[in-house]
Amino acid sequence: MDCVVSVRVLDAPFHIDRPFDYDLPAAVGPCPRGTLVRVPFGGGNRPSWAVVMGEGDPSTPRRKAVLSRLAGDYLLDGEMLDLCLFLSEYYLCTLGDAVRCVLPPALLGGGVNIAYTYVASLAISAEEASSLMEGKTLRSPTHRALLQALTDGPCERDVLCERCGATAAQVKALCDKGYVTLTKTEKMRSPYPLSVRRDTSPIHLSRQQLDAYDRLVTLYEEEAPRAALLYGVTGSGKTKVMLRLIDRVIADGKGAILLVPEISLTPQTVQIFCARYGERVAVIHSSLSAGERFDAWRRIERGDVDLVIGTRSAVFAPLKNIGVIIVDEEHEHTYKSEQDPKYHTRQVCAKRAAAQNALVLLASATPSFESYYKAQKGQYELIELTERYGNATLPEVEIVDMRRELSRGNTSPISHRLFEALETVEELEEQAILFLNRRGYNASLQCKNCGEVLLCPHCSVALTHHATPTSQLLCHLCGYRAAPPRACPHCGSEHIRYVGFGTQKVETELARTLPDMRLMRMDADTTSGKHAYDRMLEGFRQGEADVLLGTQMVTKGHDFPRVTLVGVLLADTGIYANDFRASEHTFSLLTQVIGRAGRAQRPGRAVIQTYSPQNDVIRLAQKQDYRAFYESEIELRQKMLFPPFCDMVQITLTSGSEERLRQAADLFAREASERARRDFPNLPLQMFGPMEAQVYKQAEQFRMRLMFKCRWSSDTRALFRALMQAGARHGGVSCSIDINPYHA
DNA sequence: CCAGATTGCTCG
DNA sequence: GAGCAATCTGGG
Repeated sequence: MDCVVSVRVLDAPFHIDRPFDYDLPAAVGPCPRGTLVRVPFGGGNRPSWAVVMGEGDPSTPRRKAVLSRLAGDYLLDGEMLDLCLFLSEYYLCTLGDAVRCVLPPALLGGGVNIAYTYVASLAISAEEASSLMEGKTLRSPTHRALLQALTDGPCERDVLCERCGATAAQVKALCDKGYVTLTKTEKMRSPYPLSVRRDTSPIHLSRQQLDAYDRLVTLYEEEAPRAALLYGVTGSGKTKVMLRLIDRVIADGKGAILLVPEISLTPQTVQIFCARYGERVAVIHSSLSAGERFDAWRRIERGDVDLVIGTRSAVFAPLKNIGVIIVDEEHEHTYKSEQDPKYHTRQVCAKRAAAQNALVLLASATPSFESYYKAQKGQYELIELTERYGNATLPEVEIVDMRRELSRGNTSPISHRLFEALETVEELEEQAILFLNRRGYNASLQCKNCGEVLLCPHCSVALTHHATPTSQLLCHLCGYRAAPPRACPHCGSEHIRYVGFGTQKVETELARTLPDMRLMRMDADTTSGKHAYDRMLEGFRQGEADVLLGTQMVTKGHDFPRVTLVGVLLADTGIYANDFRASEHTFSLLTQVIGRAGRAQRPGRAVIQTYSPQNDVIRLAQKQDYRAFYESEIELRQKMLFPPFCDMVQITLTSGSEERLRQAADLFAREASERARRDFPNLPLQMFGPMEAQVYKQAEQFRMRLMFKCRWSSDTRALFRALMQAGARHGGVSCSIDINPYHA
């Protein structure tokens, strides 16, 4: 008996993302809510994926029929479908974007299938086999060899064929004759070799760590959606507390998800967990192949996994009985998705925890303001670790005024103070890390005569100079390259100079001043290979170099027992950025990098170079005083009305045509204020812009921004939903929305 | 007046 | 987002 189902089509654009009714032929089979189906959609009846939402309305005219159902037994369960509905409602994306985000691309994308291994074993006794081989029934020498090999026991088909010089068809022939059985099992592609030595030794906690653990267990045992913020200084043993907690959760027969900012930044952490939980771990991250990702997902789905470790997308792991979700380094920006749905991982964690009565544990040495504010208000349980491991003290931090260096005639990026400190490191045969903030990292070309900086012809950013492999100018946004010109294209002057200093220049400078120190430079240029990153860090740990020079990459997650000095070459960059979070970012960055110094028995030391030595953020980072920094900054946020005291909504309009873009931006602004006044007169809403985006032009596309301060309530969402639906009707201009963007 | 480009509209 | 029909544009 045919019936009617209501479905949502996954590749429907935003303005027609609504339910559609289809006939469900009995031949397709039962399709409960959450089933993934193929349906004809649009004028051309293009087959599209859709998800069944429930029963449809039989009185709908002009219905088409469902074509088929996703092969296999998979459907989006109630939790996942509700999560998708939440994502599309809250972040204003299509349901299709949300569904595609929670499923591995291979499931709907086709192309990647389940891989199988076939295992042959004898279907007859060894005696029968040997009589067969002696008799005349089996004349093919290959067949005999195969039977012979199998008398030793079952063997994987491909291995067997290899050994006997046979083909799969020949094994199949024996199978058809009834001499051999073939069993089919799913083959899992795993990028992490399970050969890691198992280490399940007991974890010893200090008094303070034990207290933290006990409080977390109490929360966990409530079996209610709870959240805690574990605020612990660098080196206070947050990982050990997590390990104990996960041990406990797994002992209860439940599962855990551990989220990390970026897998390649934390190979040590991943290894510790893999060693402890062996094949019951699944690791998920961006550089998995589609097949590997799919297999990890399948293992979790089938219940073969207790612990999922991964980057933000791992929060969607189809784990059934979650006890705890941990977000390590919760302040990191990688937890905010840049694509639709532009979700924040913390929020998805909260949703999943609510659905499964799990505990969310956020951990950081420099918590985000959003989280610390919630902890202060009592929404999160605040748990602190204030002691460093093995009684190590925080490093002694010195601020160097680079203006004075300049006035004394030192134009080098290394101050006298830092130079002396490096010499001490050299004498004591210790190691140092030099950190160059990202924005100050590039060298660009400027004409001395007219002051013109050389820009990319397709984007509104400066071209940056790279010395290797050949001297060339590169655009970091669109990849444009060009040879450095001899004369200024603007005024024709030949006096062109390089401004800003990059890692390459510092490298040259150091090689000249400290010729006996071995230098390792780490930045986007030197870590392009897949494992180049791990290899370099491991090499540095093994003592292959004395100084590690690099960008943000050097600040994260690693223990280097021999590092006693950290130098921040220029702390100012970023402080004056037009972004309300600039101070917060600078503080946590400085704190993280300073924390790299002196983690073992040797006392650490840090030198911060800056042109604004009186700056409060730098002063508080020097004291490593998160509390004081938080108190002063939160007051400012309240006064100026910024998150966590409001929500920010960012609208970005993009077009290849500047006129259309500006028209659309003005129209959007007008519509926004009109509709707000007419439909929601009591909604607190402030509009800023339209203004040009920070990078106005990128790859020949122009971008305008509108920013709103509001409370992201259901009313506000209704208003913006209407605006987005109207905005989509303007040809040649695309419109995207970001709720609480990271850079605002 | 025609062909090709552009725009608008709908999708069960 | 894709297909299709209506509409526009420019050249003869």
